[in-house]
Amino acid sequence: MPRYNPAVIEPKWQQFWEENRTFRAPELPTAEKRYVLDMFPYPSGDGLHVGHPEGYTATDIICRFERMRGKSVLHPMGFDAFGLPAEEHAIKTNTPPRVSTENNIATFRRQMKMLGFSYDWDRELATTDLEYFRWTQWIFLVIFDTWFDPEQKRGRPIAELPIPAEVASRGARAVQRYRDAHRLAYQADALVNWCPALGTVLANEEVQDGRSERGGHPVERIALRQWMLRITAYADRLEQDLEQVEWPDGIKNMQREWIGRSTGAEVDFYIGPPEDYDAWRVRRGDEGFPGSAGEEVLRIYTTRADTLFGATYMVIAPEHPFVDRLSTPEQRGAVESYCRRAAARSDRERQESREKTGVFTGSFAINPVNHQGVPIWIADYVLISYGTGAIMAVPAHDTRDYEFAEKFDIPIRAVVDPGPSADVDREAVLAGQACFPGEGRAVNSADYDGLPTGEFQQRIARDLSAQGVGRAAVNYKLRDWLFSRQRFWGEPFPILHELDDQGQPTGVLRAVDPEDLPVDLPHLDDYRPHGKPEPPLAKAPDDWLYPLIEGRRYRRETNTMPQWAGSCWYYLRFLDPQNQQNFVDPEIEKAWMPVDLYVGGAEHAVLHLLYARFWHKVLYDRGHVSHSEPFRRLVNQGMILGELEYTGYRRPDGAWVTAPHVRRDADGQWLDSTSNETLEPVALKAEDVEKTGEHFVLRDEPAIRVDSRAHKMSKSRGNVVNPDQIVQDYGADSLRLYEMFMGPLEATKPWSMAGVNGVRSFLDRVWRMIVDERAEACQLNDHVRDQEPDADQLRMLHRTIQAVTEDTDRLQFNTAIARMMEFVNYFNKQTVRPRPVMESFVLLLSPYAPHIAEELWRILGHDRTLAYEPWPEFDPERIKEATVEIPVQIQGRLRAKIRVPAEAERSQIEAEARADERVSQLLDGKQVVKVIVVSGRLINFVVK
RNA sequence: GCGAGAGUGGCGGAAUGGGCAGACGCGCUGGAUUUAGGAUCCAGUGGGGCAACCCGUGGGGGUUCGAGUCCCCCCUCUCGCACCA
Repeated sequence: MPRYNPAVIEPKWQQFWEENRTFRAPELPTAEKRYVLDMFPYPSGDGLHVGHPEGYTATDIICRFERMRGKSVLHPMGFDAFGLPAEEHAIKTNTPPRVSTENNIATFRRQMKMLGFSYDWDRELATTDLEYFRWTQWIFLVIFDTWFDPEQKRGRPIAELPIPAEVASRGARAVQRYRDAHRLAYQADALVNWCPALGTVLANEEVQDGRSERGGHPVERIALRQWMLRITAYADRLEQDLEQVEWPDGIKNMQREWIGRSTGAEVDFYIGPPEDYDAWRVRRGDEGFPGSAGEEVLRIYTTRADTLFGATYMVIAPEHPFVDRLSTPEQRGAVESYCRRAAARSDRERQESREKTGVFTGSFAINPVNHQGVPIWIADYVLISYGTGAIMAVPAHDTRDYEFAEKFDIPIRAVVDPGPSADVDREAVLAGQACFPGEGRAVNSADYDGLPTGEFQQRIARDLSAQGVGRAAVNYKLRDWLFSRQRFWGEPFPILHELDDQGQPTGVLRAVDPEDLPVDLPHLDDYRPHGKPEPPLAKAPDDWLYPLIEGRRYRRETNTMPQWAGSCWYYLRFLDPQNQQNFVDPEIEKAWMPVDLYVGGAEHAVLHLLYARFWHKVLYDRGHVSHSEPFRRLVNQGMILGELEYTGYRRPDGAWVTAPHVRRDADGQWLDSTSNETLEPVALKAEDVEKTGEHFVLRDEPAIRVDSRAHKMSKSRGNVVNPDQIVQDYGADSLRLYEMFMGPLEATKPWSMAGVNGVRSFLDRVWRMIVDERAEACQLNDHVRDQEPDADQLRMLHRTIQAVTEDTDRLQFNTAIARMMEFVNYFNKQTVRPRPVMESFVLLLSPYAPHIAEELWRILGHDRTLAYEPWPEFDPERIKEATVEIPVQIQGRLRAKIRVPAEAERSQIEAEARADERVSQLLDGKQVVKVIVVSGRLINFVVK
């Protein structure tokens, strides 16, 4: 079988690597270390998608490349195996999720091994392994045991939390409650995203447009007691430390925006009895601005304290605690019905109608800068969860307030002069007939008139602070992380709730002793959620649910952790996966961390990457890890789309509708935008369409434009490519090579079966370049000789080594492959192919197509794996050419080409160029004004 | 609406400290070989023109001896965010 047959050689080498533990990483690095990590997959029932091997191949190439360059490489793989789909499957089939999960993992593992990735499989883990989530629970207890010290800006043991004397005097219970309120893991009654269809609450990040990210089910907001992680305490550090990491700017920006730090001021508007206002001002002047707002003020947050003089009304969120107090008897009915409606309105509905709604409370507050009364409204465009849940509204300079004021006929008072500018109607703004949210100079603002926005803000912050009615403040869009789920298939919380003699919770929490970890999941007879926000673990047998410790009865926490928990620290466990004493050995951690290259999809830009960084910082503060950031360099692989498709649209009567007249309604139906008829999309063949100008049209009906685009792979569209099929038809090396050859790693790119076939024929040519495919046994091609290469051949080799080395180093795999193709095109024409040149080439190819490379290496006479052979070096001297061809331009237009010595002087190049027949003809009769020579690159004559 | 990224042959893409646009691959055309081929090899392949030459990197302007690359305006697509005061 002398023809290239991946079906035989690929399994053979996979077995070789496995049996010889070829890619086992040492416990501690033995040379310069490289920790190269893939985002581990969720093992879905569908098996590997062609999107997975894209990132995996990229990291595998880097690992194989770096091993050959003498580095100590750590390259592990595992499975993020808790999660909703397995549980949904369990509910449907009433089988334990562990069973289907393990089946799925087996499929994923088989598929990954089939692709020849050089993982150290001895380090494999799954987040669902008892020995793994034991330490997930342990880390939760670390978080539970930590409070954030705002002075030192770091997490510290709860035992070090200063207890105010007043609290201590109220006894042990009070102290405990005080501590519980300061832990990084705490329980709170929160308005949460409850998803009835999934039977669980979801984190803010898991909700998009009012629907669950998974499944697209509606989400409601309800109040529930939940576990929260105080990620907001780390908001500043999470934002600032982004500067330390080498991540794509887009991802860093997304994290920054998600954290959403804003600076501004908190200001108190007086709402007490008007006759006491003056006394209140005096008192505030003496005592200063209190940490928590009292009953007599409405505290607001603003980033535009410079517009205080333009506040013509105030708004509180419908959930604001003052709603009741501020509603006057005449308004009460209207307020109550408004708040009821607002509560019933789902986020989804709020998204759909951005129409401003609201109701007047009947009450007024007093503006501290001008002592004027300001009406207080209730409106759902103000969110209870941001700032103080109350705002001062400045319609002249805030578009939302402007819309509201227009609708409810509230005065609009301009206080910022935009100045002369082409794109602002200054007169309209100053007349209160247009909204200007930008910066300018103050007007109608008493003593502050004329100040530019920035200066005004500084001055007024100082003044408000001096009067005790305001202070500078920082706010974040980031909310604390809702950390509990009403699901079975997740890590149980290692927390016990103390019960009294009647079996009622006392409110006292007890952490499970670390020696008693892990808390395993109990056996359940069925996994079905019951549509109530109560976790299935509540159905666990009593001996699990009600442990007795030191004579006291407890009830276990029955919520489970969200899927993200396990992925927050897996990169640490990979370093020391068997450790029984510790989640990771400190010496090992210090030696391998941080991750040098982390590759995965951009969909984890905020979720996983923010959560993992947060956990890592807590572990860092508590002295368990040595770096403050886990992932030094991050690269996002782009999405792989299905094959390019041409789509035409047809009316029910069969007539075509041109693409620009086709639109899609909210339900995804295709409609004719002129007649509103429903249209049927029709897949067209390439030969039925042609390109005219910018667009594709029907060949038979050129007036009809058709869509030409690649779509996301999806089961419903039927354009999913299965890696198993590709490996069977073309081989794993072809799949790897194709995925890398498609285009830049980070780009979104469409799949093409013809392209796979193309790289397969490249590998066929590689094979024939070295192997005699007509011989019966595996033997070298006659052209491969033990002979010295000539200068041309050496130049080709060294140019290829240089290009492949540099491109690989820069993750530009597509161009590296192109250079190897050029090499093969060249040597397949050579009747003498010196063996050392062929050997160097095989080494260059090996990170990309390791199976065929190992096989060729063996045929070339080596009996060891090439995985640790030194990477070929290039010699710049061998690349130099004696003469170079350079273009001759006249007026910047190419007119001729000349061949000159590589080191030629300007004058010589000019002389050669003028001597060229064609050039001399063209220059004849013209005056040469200037001659530009870029040595070794070109010459350009400027003529008159 | 805001933010980010991207628009180059029939298709995927090369080339940006300004310097021969279209490397490499697919597809297509012609030829060779073959009983046959979705195999292999050779040649060609941006558009127009017989040719010299002209036109070409989403559109329009500009800087420059020279622009895919730099500057200004506009269009389209993709992704993210979306009442965060």
